[in-house]
Amino acid sequence: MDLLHTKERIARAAVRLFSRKGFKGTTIKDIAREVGITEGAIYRHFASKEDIIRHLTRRITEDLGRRIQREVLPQKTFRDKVSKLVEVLVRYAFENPDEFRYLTVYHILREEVPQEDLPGRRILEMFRNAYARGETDLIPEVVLSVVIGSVDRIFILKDLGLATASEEDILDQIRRAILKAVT
Amino acid sequence: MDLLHTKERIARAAVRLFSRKGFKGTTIKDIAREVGITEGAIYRHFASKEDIIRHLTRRITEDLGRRIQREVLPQKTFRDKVSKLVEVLVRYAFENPDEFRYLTVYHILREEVPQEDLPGRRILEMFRNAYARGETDLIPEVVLSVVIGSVDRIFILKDLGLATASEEDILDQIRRAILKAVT
Amino acid sequence: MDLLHTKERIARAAVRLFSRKGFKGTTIKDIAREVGITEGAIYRHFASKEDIIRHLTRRITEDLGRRIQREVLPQKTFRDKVSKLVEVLVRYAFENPDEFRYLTVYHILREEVPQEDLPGRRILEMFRNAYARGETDLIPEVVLSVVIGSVDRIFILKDLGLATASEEDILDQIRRAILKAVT
Amino acid sequence: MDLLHTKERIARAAVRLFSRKGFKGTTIKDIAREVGITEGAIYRHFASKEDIIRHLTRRITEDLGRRIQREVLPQKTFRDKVSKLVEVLVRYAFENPDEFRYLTVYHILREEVPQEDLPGRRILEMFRNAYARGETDLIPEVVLSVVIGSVDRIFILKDLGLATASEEDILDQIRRAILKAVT
DNA sequence: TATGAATGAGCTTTCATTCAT
DNA sequence: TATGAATGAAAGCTCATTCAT
Repeated sequence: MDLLHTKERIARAAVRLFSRKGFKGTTIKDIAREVGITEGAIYRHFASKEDIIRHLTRRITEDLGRRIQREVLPQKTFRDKVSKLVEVLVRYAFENPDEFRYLTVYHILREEVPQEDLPGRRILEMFRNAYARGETDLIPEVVLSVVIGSVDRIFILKDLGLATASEEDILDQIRRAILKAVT
Repeated sequence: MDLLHTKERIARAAVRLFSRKGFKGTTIKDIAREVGITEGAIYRHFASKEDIIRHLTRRITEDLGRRIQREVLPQKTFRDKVSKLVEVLVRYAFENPDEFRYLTVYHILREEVPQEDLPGRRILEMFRNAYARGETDLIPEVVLSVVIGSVDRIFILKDLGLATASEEDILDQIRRAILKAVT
Repeated sequence: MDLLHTKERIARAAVRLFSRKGFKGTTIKDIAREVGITEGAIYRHFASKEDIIRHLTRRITEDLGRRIQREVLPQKTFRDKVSKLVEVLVRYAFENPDEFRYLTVYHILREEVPQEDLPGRRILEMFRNAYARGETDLIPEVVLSVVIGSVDRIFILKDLGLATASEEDILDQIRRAILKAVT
Repeated sequence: MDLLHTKERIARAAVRLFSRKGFKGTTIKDIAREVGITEGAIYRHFASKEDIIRHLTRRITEDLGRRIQREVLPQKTFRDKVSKLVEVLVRYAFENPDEFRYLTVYHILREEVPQEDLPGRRILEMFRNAYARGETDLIPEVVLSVVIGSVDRIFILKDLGLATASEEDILDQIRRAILKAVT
């Protein structure tokens, strides 16, 4: 853990805390305590609390966006796109629970922080094209909602300890359900 | 508006603000300003900020829970239960956007406020019974996730101005998609 | 002292402190302690530390400016104008030492605080007209410097305890010297 | 500029900043940035911020004091003394604007920094002797105020861009005016 | 000599809460 | 019931100073 640069350790503590307690609900002292430094030290790496959240949002958005661009967009059929998207999202959520939770919070508590472009818009674009080309008769917003919403919720249930199935089973079942829904 | 009791006006302002800015992100002054009274006056009606959120959570939970109990649970088949649940949720979300948004925030930002019993648990129970009785081969958590998650997301998209379809069309499409997914 | 509104008491404490220790050298705690309230209470009357200084500057500037406009500008001859100006300044300085000292600090520590229009500019205008009309052969900037500078310094010496003469004697002598200088 | 020792470059940056923003209004970081080094490096040359200001005050005071001792005190008549003093002060102010401005700030913001002996006291002594010997009938404090105050103010006006006359003209006029005032 | 990270005290400001009126 | 002033704790942030490198 000490091998990481302090800046990176601050960023990781911040995602974890912001995603659980919100931006306002997390104090600089919380972050500092988690990293094991004093509050003042944070300001050597980030200009302000807002600066931290801007940094995180950009990073997470770019990371997830890149995965989607690389793995999902190149898929040929609508069905394959949806299938891959579910897979990418579920894998991302299980590998980066804090980041995934962060994205959800960020979506909803909009007035707390400056809004930037989120991956959702790019995915929506993809579904709009599929709809236009007649590959599906569900309006794009509904496809997006079913896919992201389902993954989001199952993740929250897992997070809350209410879902006990394995990651494998969850991916299998949720993908199957979603594919039936949208095709 | 002035016909309402001050306590009710405070409660309404509070849901709207808590659901958009979070518990910590909303100040007593924010609420007072929205209601058109001073900060001190709030304490005539609620003992503390926590008291407001407790009151809201109980109220919203009970209201939505009652609707589910009355309209969803009596349904005979699994398919009818799901269909009715989607309908109840979509209608509730469009009629009470602040309350619905509040529930979502409340679910995720868990460490901000004391957790109470949410309607999700009762619904989960219902799906567990259906699963046990062999009415569906999807595990209950996945059914719950697809239903609630999809409705949740389409509502957020509406809220963000990203979904432009009418309430009617949205209900139709989302219900159709969800039914295909879970049956 | 308790008859005054808190806002006025804050303002008075602030001039005294700012004029002696500078803007940055004075803390909100200093002011609060002097007034006998807590730091938070200050913010019910002023939005920020900057707001206090803006308020003070406007007030002092307007007060002194008004006196000059009423008593100095109407004087007929150049000599009478200078004589009256010295009198007004000396009287103001002895009656409002904190405010007078504040003006001096404010003039010099320019980058600490937002600049507004100070009385000096109006007086300079007056001397420019006198110079144009041939009432004096000293350039206006020099006249202004001799008048204000001399009064300023004698005040500082008094303040430091280095000048022991009475207010009467000081006014007499300084006015006599200045009149000889500029006419 | 790089030929100078770092210590000297720190000192010069410090006078400039202290004289414009005050002692508290200037940070070690400000000084370091101006010199082009890091904050820590300053502590190789000065023990503390207070040490810098002590060093500056002593240096400036001694420099100006030496000039006065060499050029002003040896003058025979009271008139020659005043004349030379004006000349020395004006020349010093134009050659060392930061140092001159520093002296003014230092005089007024007394509680910020430890007081040391300033040149003013020595000059005051000189005028006291002249007064005792009957060379002038103006009390020494007034003479000192007219001389120093006038020079001070014309310098501030120049500094603020409000006086546009040349250094030559300013010296001529201010000396003429002051001599008329005190003799 | 110089850097850059860190500390710790103190600053300005916010905010839930109380209370006299 | 409501106001508005005040409290006191805690927040975000700054800054002089130290120290390992």
